[in-house]
Amino acid sequence: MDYPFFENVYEVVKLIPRGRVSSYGAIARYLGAAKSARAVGYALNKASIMPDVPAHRVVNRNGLLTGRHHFSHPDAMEQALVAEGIPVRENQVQDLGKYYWDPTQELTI
DNA sequence: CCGTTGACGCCAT
DNA sequence: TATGGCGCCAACG
Repeated sequence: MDYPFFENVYEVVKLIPRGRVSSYGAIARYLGAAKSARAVGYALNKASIMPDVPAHRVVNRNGLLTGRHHFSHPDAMEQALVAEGIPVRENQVQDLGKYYWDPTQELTI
C-alpha cells in the first residue's frame, strides 16, 4: 500500500493466467515505467513470501528462469512451471512465444 | 541525503 | 550469433 509501484507489480502478476508466462520488462512497460524492469524483479523478490502472487510465471525476456535462486528450492520455479504445462529445459522456457503473456497486449486499460 | 543493490534489457563489440 | 558493458530506477541502510 505504501509503495504503489510494488503493489502494481503484484496486481499485474496476479493476472497472469495459469499456463502462461510474462517478463519483467513487459510488466514494467505496462506500468508506464519501461526502464524499471530491474525494479520489477526487486519487487517480486520481496513478494516471494506472498502465496497469491505467482512470481514463478515471470521470466526474463529470453525465457530464462533468472529468479529461480530466490525460491525455497532452486528447482521450485521450474517445477511449478512444468506443473502448469509449460516446457522448461536448462532453466529456460521452451517455445516462449507460444506461452508469452504481455499485459499491454492482453489487457485493455 | 547519498551510495549500494539487483529476479533487467539495450547496445556496442 | 554470442558476450560483455552500461544505463536505468525503486528500495534500503
